[in-house]
Formats: sequence, structure tokens, C-alpha cells
Amino acid sequence: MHIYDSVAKRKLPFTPLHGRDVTIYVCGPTVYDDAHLGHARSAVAFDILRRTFEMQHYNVTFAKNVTDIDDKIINKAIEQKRSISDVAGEYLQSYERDMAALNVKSADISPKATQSLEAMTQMIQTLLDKECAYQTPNGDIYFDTSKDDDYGCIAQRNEDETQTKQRVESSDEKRNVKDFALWKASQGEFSLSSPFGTGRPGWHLECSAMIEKHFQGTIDIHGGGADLLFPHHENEAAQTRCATGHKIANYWMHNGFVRINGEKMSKSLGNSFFIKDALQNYHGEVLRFYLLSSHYRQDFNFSEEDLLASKKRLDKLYRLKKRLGETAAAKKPEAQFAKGMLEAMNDDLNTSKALALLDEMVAQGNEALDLDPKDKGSKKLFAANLDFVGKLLGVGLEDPFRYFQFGLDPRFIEQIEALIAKRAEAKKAKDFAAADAIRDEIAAMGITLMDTPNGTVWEKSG
RNA sequence: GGCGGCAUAGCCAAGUGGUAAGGCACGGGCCUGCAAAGCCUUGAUCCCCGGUUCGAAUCCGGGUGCCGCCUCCA
Repeated sequence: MHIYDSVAKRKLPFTPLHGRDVTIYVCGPTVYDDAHLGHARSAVAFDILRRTFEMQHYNVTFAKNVTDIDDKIINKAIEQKRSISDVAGEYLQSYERDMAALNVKSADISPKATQSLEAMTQMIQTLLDKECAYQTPNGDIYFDTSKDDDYGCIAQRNEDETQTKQRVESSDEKRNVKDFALWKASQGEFSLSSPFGTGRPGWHLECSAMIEKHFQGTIDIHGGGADLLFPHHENEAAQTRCATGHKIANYWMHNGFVRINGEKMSKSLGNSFFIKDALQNYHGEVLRFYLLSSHYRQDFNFSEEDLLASKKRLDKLYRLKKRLGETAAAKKPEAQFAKGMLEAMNDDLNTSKALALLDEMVAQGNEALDLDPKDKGSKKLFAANLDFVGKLLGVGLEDPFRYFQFGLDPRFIEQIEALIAKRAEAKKAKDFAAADAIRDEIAAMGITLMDTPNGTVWEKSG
């Protein structure tokens, strides 16, 4: 396995710290709104990473935190006259529902900020004791970046030459522009109590404290979106280094951004693409497959056109699955296919290449079935290939008929099937004009018919 | 201003020293009562200029263009 390390800025061979055990920690969502395509991209990228390890018999422990106390959540709660936990709970549930629809596996550990208070206050205390942090008169506690000689080693930026924009809030309280809050003193009714008074923890502190609490040492891989590299991960690294004496992570991975029609997707631009909206129109696997079509580090530019192109690709996988029917899979997938897939994934998660191999495998499967539709041996083998793909990439897991009927009302389905039965009679009577008329009628309803040796099957068009 | 990314056929997208994967769209063919699906098939010399090399999309230098981080953000 080779992964691109964003600190070394090159691909490195991956070696776990402890034998076959791999520890992965990914920065999860701040639950103040529904999940958007950017969340999905990150979640899918690291889900793929995890699956790649798991398929090769590594013992993975996967952690993803949930930030459930934060200004944005507090503001929303105030705005809607609700409790913080109510707001956070709603959006966490929404996040988990969306990610499940994308076949993202649940984390083994998903610590919440509100449940990690002790770990955080302990770390603050340690930093204060080591004089790596200081408290301002109004009660805020800041990390003192001047005490950390290695500050800047993650993002490798020279802060002195960085254009620091004017900060309106409380910058006068800080000793140094680079310093960041470990603890924000209470400003209203929403706060937690701590040895330092009431308030809430700083965002950067979360991951450091959680990693220390759950892993007690350096983890193998720390991941997150590219925007987190600085300052979030720089700060995390500094805190852990100063508080514990060891580095926070051995490898750093960052996924690229999502853009919408060429523009950055962001809260402030108001062009967020919410997963739950997309799931109204597209099967979750379609979105997942689309996200896998480009490399995780590249910028990802969303367009409906590309999404549809991806859907057609996934459709082909499902049509093969449909042709294979109930055939029990062979014990193992085709050796060469499995090897190629793993090689692609081991090369810093080259999903584009893996998908290309998948396309070729599907074509081979169809070819074999065209040649001999009853060849049990090849049917079993291709069924095993699809199982393998399902486990590795998390696509093709759905029942093919249900996949092609995604989002349709059961009564509508009955209607279609009644019409198909009518057409079958017309066909039997060689009344092709009538049969074609029915097909046109069905097509107008958005359904495509396919006559096969085993009868007529249908799909939602497009 | 500092740091970084990207530029490959109509579109999406791999490849990063040996003569351009894959997909979508398009055209052609096979199959089909007709279709759909499936299979086969046509198409790019890789932003520009210069250099290194027997050989570069791939390395180096110089341009041009687009984008991002430095402020909450996946």
C-alpha cells in the first residue's frame, strides 16, 4: 500500500505502527446542518481506504468524531429556540442516514465532543502546566504557538510571510496572531462547566483529545478535507506534540474539494448540494459511484451531466447482476481481476483505475453470457467478482430489480406490470402494432422495456 | 504577499521516461418482429515555448489559463 502523505507531499509506502493493526482517525462533521456533497466525498474516500485495508486482512480501527458543540450549533439552537442537543441530535441522525445510503460503513469509534469533555480539559490542564497555554483576563485559554518550535511543520507555512487578515474578534487578547483558542469562556446560557470556569472547548482541541483518549499514542493515519490542513491539523499536531511528547499521526491524508459547476461549494456561497436532496432522485450508490470516478485528491466538479454518465456505468454493473440471477457465487473472484483491483487501490486509492477494471470485467461477464447463457461456471465466477467489488468499493450491493425501480411507487409498479402483461399477450398473438403501442405508452411513463429470452424486464429510463 | 493544486479526445477521467486505460455522448456493424440491453468497432500526441534524453504527456526552465488554502467550512 502506498498513500500520498500531505505533509511529506509525496506518495509513501505505508507501514503500520503495530503489525497488521491500522488506526485511522477522520475529522467528522459539525452537526449543525444536513450533510452535503463535500461531507460525502470525505466519508466515501476514507471508507474506501478502510475497505482496502480490510480486504487485505489488516485489522482496522476506524474513528470519526462528531462535533456537537460549536458556535454554529449554538446559533441555530438560539434561532430556533431549541436545545443544543436537540439540534445536534437531529443533524447527526441526518448525517448517519445519508452516509448509510452511500454505503459508508459506521465508524468503530465515533466520539462526540460533548462526551469527551474530560479528555479535553485534561489536555488543556497539561498544556497550562507545561506553560504551552495561557488564560486571558476574560477566561479564554489560548495555545501559545511560540512555545512550540515545530509549529508549522504540518502545513509548512511561514506565518510571518502570510497575509494575516484583520480579525475582528478578541485578537487583542492573544499574545500572538497564530495562537488559537483551547477554551472559550461562556458568553451566554449555553456552556459547559470545567475547572477553568464555564464555557466550551475550542474546535481544534477535540481531535487531539479524542485521539489521545481512544488510542493513547500516535495513530497511523489522520484524514480530513483539504481545508483542514491549515490551520486545523497544524493546531492539532501542535497540541498533541506539546501535551504528550509524541506526534499525533504518522500519515496525513486530505481529500480534495467539491465544486459545483466550477464554483467552490460553500456555506457562504449558498450553493450547497445536500445529499438528502440528491437521494430523492438518485440511488445512494449512484452518488457513491460518481464520487469514486475521480481520484480522491483531485478537485471534484459536480455536474448533473457527469452524474448521469456515472449512473449509466453503474447501471451496466446491475444489468450484469440481473443476468446472473440467483447464481451462487464461487468461493473466490477471478484471481487476476482481484489482483488488479487491489493493485489499483493500493496505489493511493486509484479508484478511476479500479472502475476501469470493473468496466472491463462487466464487459467480459456479458460476453461470457452472450456466448453461453447457461454456463454455470462463469456465472459463479462473475457473481464472485461482483461480491468482491461490493466489499471493496461498496457498490453493486442492492437487488438489481430494486435498483432499477428506485424511487417508484408500488402502485405505479403494478400498473407497469399490468401493461407488460397486456403487451405480452399482444406479442403472443403477433399483433406487433398493439405491442409497440403499449411499449410507447410505457415509455411515456418513463420506463424502458427489454425483451429477453426469459421474458420482458423493465427499468426506469435515463 | 506566502503556500499549494490543476491544464490529456465533445464531456468525465487514468497514466508521470519507451511511443496515449476506462466511461459517457456520437457514427458504423452484429443481434432483435421492431426496440432496449449486450457485444464488436471509428476518434486525441497530451495548454504554449525552450531544454535534457536514443526516446517525454511523463523530467528541467520559462510562460499562459483556471482553482484552492492563509477566515467558519469536508
